[in-house]
Amino acid sequence: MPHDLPKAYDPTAIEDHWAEYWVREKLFAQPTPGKEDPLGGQSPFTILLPPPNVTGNLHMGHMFEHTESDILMRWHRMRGERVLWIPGTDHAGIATQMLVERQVVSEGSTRQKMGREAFVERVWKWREHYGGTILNQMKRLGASVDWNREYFTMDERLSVAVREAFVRLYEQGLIYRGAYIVNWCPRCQTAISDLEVVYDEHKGHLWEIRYPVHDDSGRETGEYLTIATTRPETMLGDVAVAIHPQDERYTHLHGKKLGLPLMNREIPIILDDWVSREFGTGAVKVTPAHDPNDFALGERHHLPSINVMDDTAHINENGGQYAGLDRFAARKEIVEELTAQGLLAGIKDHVHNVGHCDRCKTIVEPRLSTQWFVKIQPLADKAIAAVRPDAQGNKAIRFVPEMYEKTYLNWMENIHDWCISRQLWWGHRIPAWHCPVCHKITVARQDPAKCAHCGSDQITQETDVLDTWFSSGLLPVSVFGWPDITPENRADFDTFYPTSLLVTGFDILFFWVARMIMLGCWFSNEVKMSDGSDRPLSESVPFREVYIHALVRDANREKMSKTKGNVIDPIEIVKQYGTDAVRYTLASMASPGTDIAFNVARTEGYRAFANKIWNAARFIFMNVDRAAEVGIAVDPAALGTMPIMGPDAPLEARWIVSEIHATSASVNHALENYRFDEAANTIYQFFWGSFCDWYLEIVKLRLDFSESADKFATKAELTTLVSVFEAALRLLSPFMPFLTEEIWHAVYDGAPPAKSIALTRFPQASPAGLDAVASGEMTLVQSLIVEVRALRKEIGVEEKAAVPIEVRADAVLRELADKNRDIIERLARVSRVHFVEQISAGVSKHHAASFDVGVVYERTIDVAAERERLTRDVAKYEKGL
RNA sequence: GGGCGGUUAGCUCAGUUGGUUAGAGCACUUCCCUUACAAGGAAGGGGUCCGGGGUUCGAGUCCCUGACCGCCCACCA
Repeated sequence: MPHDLPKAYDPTAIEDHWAEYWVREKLFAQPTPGKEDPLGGQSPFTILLPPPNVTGNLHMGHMFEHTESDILMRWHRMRGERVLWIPGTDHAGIATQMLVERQVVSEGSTRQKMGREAFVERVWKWREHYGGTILNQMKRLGASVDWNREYFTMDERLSVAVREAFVRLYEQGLIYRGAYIVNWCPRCQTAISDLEVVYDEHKGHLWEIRYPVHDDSGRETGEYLTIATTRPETMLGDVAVAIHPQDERYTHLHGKKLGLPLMNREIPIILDDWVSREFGTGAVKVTPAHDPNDFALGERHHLPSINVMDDTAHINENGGQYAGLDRFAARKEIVEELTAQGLLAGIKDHVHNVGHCDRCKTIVEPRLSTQWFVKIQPLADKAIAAVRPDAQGNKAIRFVPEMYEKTYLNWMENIHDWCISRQLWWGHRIPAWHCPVCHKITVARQDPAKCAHCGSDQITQETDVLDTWFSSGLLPVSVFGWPDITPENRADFDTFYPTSLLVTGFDILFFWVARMIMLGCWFSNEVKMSDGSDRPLSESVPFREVYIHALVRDANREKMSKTKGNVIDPIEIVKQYGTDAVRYTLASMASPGTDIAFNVARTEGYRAFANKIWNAARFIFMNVDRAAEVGIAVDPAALGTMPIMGPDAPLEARWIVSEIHATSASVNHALENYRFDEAANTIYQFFWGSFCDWYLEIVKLRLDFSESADKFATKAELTTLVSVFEAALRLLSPFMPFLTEEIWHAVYDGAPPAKSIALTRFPQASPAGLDAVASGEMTLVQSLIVEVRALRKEIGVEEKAAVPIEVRADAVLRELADKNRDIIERLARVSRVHFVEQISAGVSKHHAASFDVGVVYERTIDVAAERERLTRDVAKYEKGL
């Protein structure tokens, strides 16, 4: 028998096979629409996979995200849409450079020794060898992406887009270069953006330092002004001390100067409203080169900036005797020296937030440095308009859950210019050239030979590269060919842009989602519509919806982290329970607004569910084979749609068909609202609770293959059985693609109507399929059976014994019960159903809403056995106390 | 400092626009290896829906308020 399944469900045996099959057969490839487009007219459903870092390994968060996306992709595909899911990897500037640099160091070299070119070459080699890990893991997990369109953010094609975007923004006056305070990571030795700084509460100190007051001729008056600081080492770069103009304590110091201890420099006292009179001593040292607030203060008061640290946060030549010391060593020495000179007024404990590098956790040093910035306001304005409801209440981009809309808008409305330069080697090099002659900058699409301003051929290219998010922010336009949108070459862009949906995590809402909206709206807006008209904002957005998923935590709701050692490797769990069971776990726990506490107990449960389905299949196939032996076969034409029953069909058939219609209606509805949990739970309930527990048990009565049986009726019931099951497989397929693929092929006994269940149609409910009468009747029959079963337990009827029951009911229910007598007898183990006006005296009975039922049973008590059982119970309870 | 989310069974979570007796999975108890499945079947036990007030015929659900937990943004030296 070709569709004979092995006795036990073994996920590993089937999953590898189908994963490989799907990729090999290119089942999910979505080619660029041609002139003769076979899918013309089908609405597109497009998702851009958030590209994982090329250095990455698949973790639970990825698997969760991919599960949700894949369910949606498979569902839309099965609804007959033109679906496209594009995979790729991100070059991940800092992360990748760090990783390869560590390797180089372990080999006794350094990136500096190698030189830029050789090092970058080395990174490319690394990427060739190891860069595919995470995508291979995705393949194994069955993600239905189009592998033909796989990209890497540093591919030639995408690099062209990055360069074009930079040049255009520069030409539009939206990129500038200048010296500002930026967050500097001394370990990565690069600037990082505000977003890449994570703040941690830190128990530190507030050092109070006395600055001597000078008279007009520069001599100490003997008075001191005490300032408070958390970073004493920055005093080396102090250029002033600020006080509040209305601070009466210091009125007499207005216009005076102070001596800067340790540096023999005189600095002014300045007045500024920004100073808080309540904090510290009410006097604040001003170090424009090392603090953003001080920098602003310096600008306002036209003060110089003295940068006292180098790229590694060691004190530089501006730090006098402390030059060469690490910032924290310098802090220690400076505090000691101040103490020795009697200038330390006090040390107070102080809890404050300290910024760390998101990548390497090193304490960030705010530091004056020359960087490239995007003037962000014009882009942000568009990005706000794209999300905020217009006068009609329409939004070009919709957030799900909706609350993120507020978070997004709040951030976008308070945005600062974006520092896009990084002092790294791995990344898109900024297309700007410096001229040593006229000191002007040449920015160009093609590498220039000469300075555009003075013609000098001495120009050198900027060494900085771009923030990784600059290139990933362009992906929605660049993957579809931008900027090369020509009449002959715009089918992808016209068909797939804007994409339909973005599925991603909250953690990259600002990093990536916001940047895509800004850059996507900005650049696509310049691309005319295919009919030549101007592109409205609603067609400029990179995606129409953003679905923000939850975070996956461990079973104790702790964040998974390597240091805690509580990381659950999805690949390991998959090996143990199968991809389908893990996917189902994630889907069923994906409730909006709450993080997922991943618990393998749930996965065990869903492996059991998969096993249940497997065994239902075995049962069905067994009966199909038995039927074949007596010449009964199910017409394959009855499969692949949704069955509809006539009024004369048996109750259980009408009921189960109605159930699957109701289930598919509810699953479709749930998926439309991204309620993966509802969808998964509904299917689970249908399959286990209705189909297996009730329908399969009843159908055993009908599958009579004996000579005397009504072959027509048997065939009808078998057809219902197989067609409902086949529809259930399709319903389940987006959630458990492997198991359903395997069984679906078996249903068709090696001659399936398509290459994959993924290419069939998703079950859709129709009004004709819903049978309220059958539902109501079945509910009554079920409750009668449940009451009898409960009664049997109560009065201690042996499991195997069939007993007579008495039923008191109205005429309608009596007729129903009579008609379905065989069901009641089998499922409740009843030997005879007596309809009575009143349950006989002495018979144990239950009252239900519409009937009374009694079980007729003379209980013979085995005194010895009963005593033993009760003694056991007593002993157990006593032990429990 | 500003904002957001959460608090329902032992655990993890559902609970649509307010409407009968608040649900599921896991765990637990009892019985059953009934020829699809013991990764199973059947029947059970278990809840002051965080506290307090209010609206209502009716509140887990709406309003106010408090507590606790979590997250994000800002970053006064």
